[in-house]
Amino acid sequence: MPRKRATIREVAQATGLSPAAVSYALRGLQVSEETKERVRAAAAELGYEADPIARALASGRTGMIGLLCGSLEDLWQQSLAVGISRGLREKDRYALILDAVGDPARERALAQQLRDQRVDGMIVQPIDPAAAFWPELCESLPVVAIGDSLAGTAAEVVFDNRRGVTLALEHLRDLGHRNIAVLTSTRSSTPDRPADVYVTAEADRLDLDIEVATAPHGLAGATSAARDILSAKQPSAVFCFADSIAYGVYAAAQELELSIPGDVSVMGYDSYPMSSLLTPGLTTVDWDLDGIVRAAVRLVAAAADGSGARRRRVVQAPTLRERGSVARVPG
Amino acid sequence: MPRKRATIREVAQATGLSPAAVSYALRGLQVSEETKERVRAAAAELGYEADPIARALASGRTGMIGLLCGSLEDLWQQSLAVGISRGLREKDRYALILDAVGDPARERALAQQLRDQRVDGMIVQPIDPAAAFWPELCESLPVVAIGDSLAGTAAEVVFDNRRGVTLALEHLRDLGHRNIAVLTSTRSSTPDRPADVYVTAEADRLDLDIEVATAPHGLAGATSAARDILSAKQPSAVFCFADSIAYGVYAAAQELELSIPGDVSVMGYDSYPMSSLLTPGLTTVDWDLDGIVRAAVRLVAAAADGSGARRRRVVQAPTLRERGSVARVPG
DNA sequence: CGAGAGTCGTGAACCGATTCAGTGATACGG
DNA sequence: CCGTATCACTGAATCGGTTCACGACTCTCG
Repeated sequence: MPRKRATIREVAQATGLSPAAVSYALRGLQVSEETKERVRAAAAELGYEADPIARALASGRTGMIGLLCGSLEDLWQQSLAVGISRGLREKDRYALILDAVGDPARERALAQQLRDQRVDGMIVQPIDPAAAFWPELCESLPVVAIGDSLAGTAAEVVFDNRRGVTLALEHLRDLGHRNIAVLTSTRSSTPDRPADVYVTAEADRLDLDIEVATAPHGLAGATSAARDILSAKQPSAVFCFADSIAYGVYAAAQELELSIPGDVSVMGYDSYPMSSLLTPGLTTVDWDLDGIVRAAVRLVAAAADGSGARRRRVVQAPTLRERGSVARVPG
Repeated sequence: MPRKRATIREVAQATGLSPAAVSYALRGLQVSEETKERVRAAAAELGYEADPIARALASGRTGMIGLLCGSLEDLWQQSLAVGISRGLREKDRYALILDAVGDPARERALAQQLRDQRVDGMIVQPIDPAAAFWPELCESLPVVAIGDSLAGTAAEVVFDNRRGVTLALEHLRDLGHRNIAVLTSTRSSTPDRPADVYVTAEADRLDLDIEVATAPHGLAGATSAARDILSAKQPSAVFCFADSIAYGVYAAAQELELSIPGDVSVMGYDSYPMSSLLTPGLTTVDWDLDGIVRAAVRLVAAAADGSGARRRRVVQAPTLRERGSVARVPG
């Protein structure tokens, strides 16, 4: 028999107090120390635990934070989701994870649904940061955006991509690379990552000779783009604007019997969990996942608790993760 | 201004009906077609949507399913979680994903918390399927176990590992391999996967010459174990009891300048999402992730809705996913 | 024609907390 | 010694639905 849970009234009965007093006592408000203690004892005795549903209805807060991901196909986003979920759990909150599977319309619908579910706040990796519904949504509950700035008034955790590009290119230059191929993904048209702009500007500054190409989506696409580049231009290094593209370069190199990093160096971007598993490990520009998680959790929790400024912006700095796919140019 | 949501009473007012009638109408119960239509119209007009919290309090069901994962470090479990989350969403339910990070004590605590959160049911990948709290938990709400049978009365989705091993070994034999090294993980002591037993039995039946070794946890461990085996015994194939172990074999092969599958064939187990990205792609024993997701979702939804037998068992059959790391023995 | 069955709807209790206004009682300042 | 804070606590309303018991009304059938 699923033994019924104790209610607050039973605890009140047991202590001879009113339900209101019990409610206050358990949350440490306006009651004498002695009474608090008595209530705690009785609650423990009866195994009483406030029903989150009833509490939510009465107080208006659910303790849940919505996590709206752009696409959980992406292993990086998966890691992030897992991390955030844990981080929230440590703050005694639950994450409600939703996946827009890359569809802006779905993103909109899910955002609505999260609001309807009465989450106390949400963390978003927006697909379409410029969408018209964001401002209104941000108005009605605390929102933290990761990666891109939202149209509305949201707190945000953004990446210093400018610095990331600099890091990668300087590293290549320092090792003697002058002739570098750059592979961007077709999808990198997000406003905050105008890859081409940063890259060409930085290349100019560093006096590098670069060639930018776009890789179609997916491994096959990346591989064929890489094949073209490697056989045609023979760059001494390839800078891939996503680790997933670098995987294609690995495949192409294998086909062409080029050794990494002997014949060609490969630099990735956005450390994917599997990049360390390749041979050789992929040297890449890494973001402090843990730091992002902490920042996002902190921002959303603060906003949901009503404390803290609702408008905040945290910029994440990249680090270079050297692993072995980039070597000094011979000679 | 966060415009207040419409309540059921307002809809009642607008239609001249009682709140009760509206409630029934919107759920398609005991009311005339005509009234239903009228209510629907009014609801749409006012943008009314029943508040899930209030509904949960009154009806006792939250629409949420708890998903308790053993460890979300594991990419396979991540994929599963993502899939289940989506599957539930399609059934108009939300997944509350929790991660026990490999700790049985935490698993216990989180299971409790999920129950307290009033989920309508839960899906579990148990770390400790024999733990004492399961029976009671299964008694108090519908539970679906994935991978291992629970101590309590739960529905379950289990894997036919016997068949998986057979598939792998027969494939190797068919391609002429006789001399096979088997690498199991230290952690494979789960009751439902007594790897060694199946493997040796099958090897006997197929008249294969196998050598079983254990790989320490992590890539480094797998790599060194693989190095030992490859250099010492020179097997024509290595059967790894987890794709992650196979990654170690790839690394070791590279070091030893052995080509896969030219010099040695590699067979994995449990298709990991990244295994198709390696070069060559890892041939492995694959479980129909989508099928598992569907089965789990179906079972838990049925149980939570009260329909369907609460006790059910679905056995998943493996398939061989040929990709390129296994070739015919030369000669 | 009247009893029994079936349809539509209503009123009110209820789910289990939170929260606000208010009530005694004690303490304090003048 | 009175007026006023302050403290500890209570009663009742409230959140926004669901559900039970029952009433009114229309059919149907013997």
